[in-house]
Formats: sequence, C-alpha cells, structure tokens
Amino acid sequence: MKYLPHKTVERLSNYRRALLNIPANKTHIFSHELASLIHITSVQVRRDIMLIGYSGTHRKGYEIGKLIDLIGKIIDSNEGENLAIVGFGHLGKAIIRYIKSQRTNLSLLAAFDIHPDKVGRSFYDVYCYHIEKLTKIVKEDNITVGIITVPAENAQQTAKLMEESGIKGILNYSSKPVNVSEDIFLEEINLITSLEKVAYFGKNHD
Amino acid sequence: MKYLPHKTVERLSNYRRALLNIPANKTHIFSHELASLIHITSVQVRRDIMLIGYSGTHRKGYEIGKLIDLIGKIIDSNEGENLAIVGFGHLGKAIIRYIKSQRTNLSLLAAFDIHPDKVGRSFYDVYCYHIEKLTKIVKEDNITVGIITVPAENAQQTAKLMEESGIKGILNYSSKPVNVSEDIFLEEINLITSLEKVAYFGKNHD
DNA sequence: GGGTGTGAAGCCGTTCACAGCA
DNA sequence: TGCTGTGAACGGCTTCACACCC
Repeated sequence: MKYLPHKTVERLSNYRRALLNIPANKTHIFSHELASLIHITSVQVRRDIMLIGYSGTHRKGYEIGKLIDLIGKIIDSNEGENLAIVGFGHLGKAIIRYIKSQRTNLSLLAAFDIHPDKVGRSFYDVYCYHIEKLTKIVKEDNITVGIITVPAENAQQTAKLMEESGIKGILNYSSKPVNVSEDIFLEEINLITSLEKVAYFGKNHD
Repeated sequence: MKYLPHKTVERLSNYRRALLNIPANKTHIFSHELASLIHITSVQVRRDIMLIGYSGTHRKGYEIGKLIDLIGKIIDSNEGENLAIVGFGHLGKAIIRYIKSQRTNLSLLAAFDIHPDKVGRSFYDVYCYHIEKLTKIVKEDNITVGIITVPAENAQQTAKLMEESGIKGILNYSSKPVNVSEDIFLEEINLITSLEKVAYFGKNHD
C-alpha cells in the first residue's frame, strides 16, 4: 500500500484512541461524532476513512470495532511493532507509563540507560538494561522503533547506536537534533517548541 | 503584527535554540548553516527570516545575536510569558527540567498537584502548590500559559480550572482531548501519536 | 432528512528559479 | 562567485458543494 499522508496517519492514531474509549455497548459512530471527540470536522474524518478504504453504513455510521482493527492493521502492521527506549529518567518513565496505560499494538520491550543506579530497575514491567546491551537486544527481539530521551549531549551517539543496530524509525525527544542515515525515519520532538508556539498563539488569540 | 504561520513559529523556536548553542566567537551565520542544524532547506530559513522582517548582510549571513533577540521578541512578547504546570509526576518533572535547562524567555513560575505527597515539594526551583491555589496564583503572577500533565480522567476539569483562571493558552499532554472556550489557544499533544507515526513511516521507509 | 462519499476548488506551506548585491 | 530576497509554480491538505442512499 502507498503511504498515507502524514496528517492522516496522525489522525488515525487519534481516532483509534478515541474509539477505544467508547463504551462497548455503542457499536457504531457517525463521522461528526468522531470528529467532535478530537476537535476536527466531519468531512476530514470521512476523507481519512475513505483513504484507508473503509465504508460506513448509511444511517448508522461506521462500525467501531471494524474501524479500530483496520487502523491497527495500517499503522502498526498486522503484528505490531516492537519498541525500545533509551533514557530511563523522568521523560523516559513518563513515556513508558503513557504507552503501557493505553491500548496500542506497539510493544515496548526494553529500556536502556548508562547510569548504574538505573540499570537493573523496572518500571511498569519494562526492564532497564545497560546501554551496551542495546544492539544485541534490538536484533534478538526485532525492535524497529527507538525512542531517545537522553540528555542533549548523548543524543547523537544514541542515535548512531540505534542506527547501527538496525532500527528503522527514531523518535528523538532529547533537546538536540540528531543526524542519521536517510534510510531511517526520524521524528524530532522538542517540548519547548510546542510551548513557545502556545505562548505565541495564546497572545491576542481571536 | 499579523500572526505568523504555525509552521514558521515552530521553526523560529528551533532556530533560536540552535542559535543559542553556537559559541559566542561566531557572530554570523549563513542560511544554509542554520538550515543544516535543524534538517531543513536554506530557502525555508530565508523565507522565515523574511517573514519576521529581518535582513542579513551579504557575504556574512545573519547576525546571530540580533536574530536571537528578534525571535525572542516575536514568540515570547518583549517581556516573556509566565507559565504554570499542573501535574507533578514524571511527565511534569520532565517538562520542568526541559524548560529550566534551556534558555528561553518563558518563566515557569509554579507547579500544581492534588496529591499530598507532591504538594510542598520543589523540583528545579519550581514549587508544587495544591491545585486549589491555582486561580489565585495565576491571577497574582499573570500566568498566561498552562501545561496539563495530569491523568486522563482529570484533564477536563484541569482545563476548565485554567480557563476560569484566565489562562490564554493551554498545552494538553494528558492522553485525553479537552474542550475549552474558543478564546483559548489549545494545543493537544499525545506522545502515542508521534510514536505510531514513526512506527508507520519507519516500515518500508524508502 | 440526515447521513456517507467524493470531484473540484481553495488554501497554505514549500520549492524553484532567478534577480540583485557585495 | 556566493550569498540573500522573493515572485511564481507546485504540491499537499482541507473545505466546499453536491450526488447518492436509507
């Protein structure tokens, strides 16, 4: 299948999370209902659903269970993807809890850190290994996505290590951008950027 | 001044962070240099700088200090903005450390939580008050931006409280979208969304 | 009437291509 | 020559407008 637009993929993720929170006794949902759950328009919902090749039934809307399954197949492959996180500090733990407390097909299999007081501990059943074990575990467990939450000064070497281990996608939460091969999908996220954006648009917001 | 495009504002934030990391003995920077620091094109840098009405000098590029100051004036107002964070857990602390360890004109003045074992503690000089003090402190300290890092089930009431306190912009990191008045600039961020996006685009990435 | 599905139009942001300048 | 500044073209995403269906 051809790649879907970036924005559509993001919304599909949001749709699924919203759908998973709907009580089981409700089986169908209208595009405008789903839209209002995540603050967008119903046309946009219908477009996205059209793009993934699903059809709703007239008068009843979309079948919630089917939609959840289909989105899962698209964004996590059929079998899900395996993740690893490097950096077992506050941000790392926040992300671990975030992942572990929401249903998703993604499996967070391991955490890594370099500090002796973190290595060997667990958080939400995720065990923290020494960083030198990364390559071995990534290969053995078929981990395809890596999350970086280490301090800025260690970000580049962490990314390099992930790249050498064969990871396919990297999410960098450290405060410094990293360079990796073109073959890897890289997403840079900086918490300050969103904050400054809100500060800017909050001023004199119409 | 007219609002700048969303994407430009995000990049301005990134430019400034990159510029602040440049050694003081380097006074000028070319558009292609700045571009490569954050993985974008030089044309885009020049466009953005054009939009904020700054001009570089030929053959020498842009004056780093001036550019930093100008970006600061635009995204944080002249005097900066004051922030508060609600939720003193791992994510809250991660954000506090993030803000406190990077130069920005934003001042994080207070944290809030409802749990007795968190109230009264400090982290990076940010004191955690009981949530019931929020309205009073927001008004007294002229806090304009609020960050939500509470569990999903408390997100909506937190947003409502912020709205009633007169906050202008809200950044919601809880895993559930909130509803607020149209007058408030709201940014919803879900860590799972970025992760699923990387999982999707990491697969078969060209 | 109240929903879905979708071609076409519109909008926004990026990139091209090149003028202008030191 | 090597950079900045920018009109114009392009491309991707969103919205309009409406056909269709129960």
